[in-house]
Amino acid sequence: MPNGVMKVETLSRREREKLRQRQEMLNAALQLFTEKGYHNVSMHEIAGKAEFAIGTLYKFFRNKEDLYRALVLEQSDKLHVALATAIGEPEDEIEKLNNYIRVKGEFFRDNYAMIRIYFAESHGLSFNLMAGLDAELRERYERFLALLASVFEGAMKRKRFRRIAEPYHLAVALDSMVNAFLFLWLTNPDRLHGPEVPGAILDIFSKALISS
Amino acid sequence: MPNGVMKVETLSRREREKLRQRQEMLNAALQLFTEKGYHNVSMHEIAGKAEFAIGTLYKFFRNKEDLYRALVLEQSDKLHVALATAIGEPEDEIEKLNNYIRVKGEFFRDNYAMIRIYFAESHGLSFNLMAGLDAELRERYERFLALLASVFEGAMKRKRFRRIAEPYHLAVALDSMVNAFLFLWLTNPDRLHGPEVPGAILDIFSKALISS
Amino acid sequence: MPNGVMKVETLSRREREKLRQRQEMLNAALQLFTEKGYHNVSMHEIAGKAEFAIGTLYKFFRNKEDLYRALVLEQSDKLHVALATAIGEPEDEIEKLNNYIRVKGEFFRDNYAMIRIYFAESHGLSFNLMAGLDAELRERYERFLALLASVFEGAMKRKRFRRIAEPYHLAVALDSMVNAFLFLWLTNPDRLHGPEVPGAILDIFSKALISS
Amino acid sequence: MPNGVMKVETLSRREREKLRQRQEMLNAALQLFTEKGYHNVSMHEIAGKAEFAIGTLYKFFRNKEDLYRALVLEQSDKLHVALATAIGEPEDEIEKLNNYIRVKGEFFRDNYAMIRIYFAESHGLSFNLMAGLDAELRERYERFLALLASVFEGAMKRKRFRRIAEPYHLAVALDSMVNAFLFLWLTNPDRLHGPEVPGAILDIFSKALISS
DNA sequence: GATGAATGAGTTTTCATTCAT
DNA sequence: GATGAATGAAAACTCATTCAT
Repeated sequence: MPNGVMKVETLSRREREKLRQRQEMLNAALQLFTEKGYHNVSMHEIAGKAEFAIGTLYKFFRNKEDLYRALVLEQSDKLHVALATAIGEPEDEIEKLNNYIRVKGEFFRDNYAMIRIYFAESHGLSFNLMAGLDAELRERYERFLALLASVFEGAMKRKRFRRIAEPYHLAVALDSMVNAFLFLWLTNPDRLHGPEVPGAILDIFSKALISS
Repeated sequence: MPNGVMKVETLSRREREKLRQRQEMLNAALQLFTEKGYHNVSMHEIAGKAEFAIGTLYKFFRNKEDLYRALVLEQSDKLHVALATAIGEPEDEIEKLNNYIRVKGEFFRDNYAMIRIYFAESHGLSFNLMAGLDAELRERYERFLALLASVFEGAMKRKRFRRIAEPYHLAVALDSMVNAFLFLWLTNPDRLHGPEVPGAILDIFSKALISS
Repeated sequence: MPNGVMKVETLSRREREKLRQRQEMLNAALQLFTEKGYHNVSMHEIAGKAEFAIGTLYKFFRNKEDLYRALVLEQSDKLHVALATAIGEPEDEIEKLNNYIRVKGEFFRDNYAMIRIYFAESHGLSFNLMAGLDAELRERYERFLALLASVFEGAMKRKRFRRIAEPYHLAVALDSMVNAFLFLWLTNPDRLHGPEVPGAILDIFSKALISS
Repeated sequence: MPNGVMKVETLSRREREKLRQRQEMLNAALQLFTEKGYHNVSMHEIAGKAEFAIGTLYKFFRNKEDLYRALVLEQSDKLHVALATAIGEPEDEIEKLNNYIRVKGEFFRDNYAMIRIYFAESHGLSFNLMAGLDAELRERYERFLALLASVFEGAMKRKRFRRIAEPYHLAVALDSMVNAFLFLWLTNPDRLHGPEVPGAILDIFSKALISS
């Protein structure tokens, strides 16, 4: 069962309280990690910001690494659930892609802090901050790429798209472009306005995929 | 004087020796940083691996940050010089792009360790490991993007390419795709063979840019 | 709140315990500093001698400098409070001077270790061990000299003493002599017995100040 | 033979050159020690300021301690030779004392830098910066005190001074007062003008020693 | 004989983690 | 069950001293 996805009503008051505390700790940690980086944040600092004693923090997370893992994995799950939904809902493939870009953009906008951590980790850019974390994230990411590839595959089968490349490669290409454009938008808003992102990307892809 | 660009013959034996030592230190550091991450590598460890005393390491680099900076900036310069040459030489635009992808691929293959550090830093994924480093790298990267954009611009002016998007946006799109494919190739060689990379990418781009 | 001036009964057991620990650390530090000198004593050594972990030492004193400052300032305050009382209580001026010499002597005897540090610092002999420390001590010292000078001033106004020199200069002269004699007594007890000190000094001063 | 006191003409060119180099090193060291304190000056810094290689510095002084010793002892010798001469020349005792105060004042004025080091060391205020140094200096100092005491002794024998205290104690008293006044003059020139020093001190002493 | 590159022991300080209260 | 005082391993960095050139 994905972390933290559980019917809330079944939890006792005690358990709900615990979950809330855990969330507060994770929020404090997220904020500090994004501001200052994993190694420049101390457990004391996190406990202080979350307004718990250091011992209490250690009751919830075995050690600093454990806390970090939980943080990254939960956010990653949130993103991938959102993306899967975004892709699943519409009928038309172009509409699926459009939806996926929009939802990813919203997530980036709302979780910019987290996003940077996620990328550093999932794309192997993090100096192996945590052994194995990349692998777990990479796996989640690959599942998503497969889903995206299946969209291309479907559209090709139905002759909606030309088979100009492997579906998986197209998925890689599209996702990397979306990331690049979203980063561009978030870091250089004057270079690229948010609403332009889907159009700019889809222009390129549809010009290539749909014979005129 | 540009970093490391100097006629080797003009150096005294002493100077050449120094340069060699410096290189050994940087190599040891690079290997350790990539294996374990900046914060998980101690100066003692680097000195040990390079087989120098800790004091000697500090003769060459004022502090750990200085060492890291040197590492990243030198590699970044090497890459960008190579890319600029690759783009500059051919006449035909498709050939320029082809050349750029090939050279970048070679650099990735030969410097995989470094590449990961470079990306983390230049794409703002590094939690501000070093104040200002990202800015310096970002600037170098932007200069390169402008060069790449000028290739699209030129080809559009000459009607070789359709104006399906801003040249700068196309540069961003292309570069992000190249990175994604190269990472795919290096991390999942079974998913994508090296020689296929240029073709796969150029297929998409030329289908989109050149009206059939 | 003045340093260390607080009704002891108002402190909780916890607080009293803390104060005791702090004292133990300061005592260990004082002993080591006097034996080996500030720069020849490491924080580890102090922690070891006080039988605390190094981390605990740093809980009480932000850094080595902070520890040293506390040491010197606390003792200086103790001395000056004692001297001010000694001078304030008697009516007769000769009695005031007598009292001051006696009290200072007792303090020297009981805190010989500290005294040497105090002198080095307050008389500018410390090579600026700590920026500003001398200034702070010098200021306390000047306040004391002014008090001592006022004794001479008063006695002169009442014609008890001849005005053979500026009151402030007499204060300087007297205090330096007292220090010299006390050091002589403490380092060469065979040259000068403790009980002789006040007499020896007051002989000189009264012969000069009181016309026969 | 006291350090460095030797007929210069008897030295070969080589030897004279060496002595000059040695002096340059000591001068550089003196300046740095006084500015920053023994422990805050590195041997490299001294070598650098004196414009010699570090190895050359070590040819002249076995180690840092040795260099420091040489520095302090030479200066101490210079002072004591000057004082002995000042006391020896005049016939009259008051004139001797006057001369001694004047010469000591000139030395303080010209060597303020050194003076502070000398005091810290010779008065045991230096945290035993160097084991044994204080003893050596103390011995020189005691020789001087004996000389000064003999002046009082002589004058008492000749009934020029009243025997109000032990001659040795008077020597201690006078010297401590001279030091105090000279420090006052050098650190607070507005509190006490240089030329006033001898008068202020002798006023007190002659009032006490010479019956009116 | 002079040089200065190389050495590594030693210093201050931080912070993850434990455990008695 | 929560707390936070105490711990001590480990890190970055300095500098007196040596010795090959």
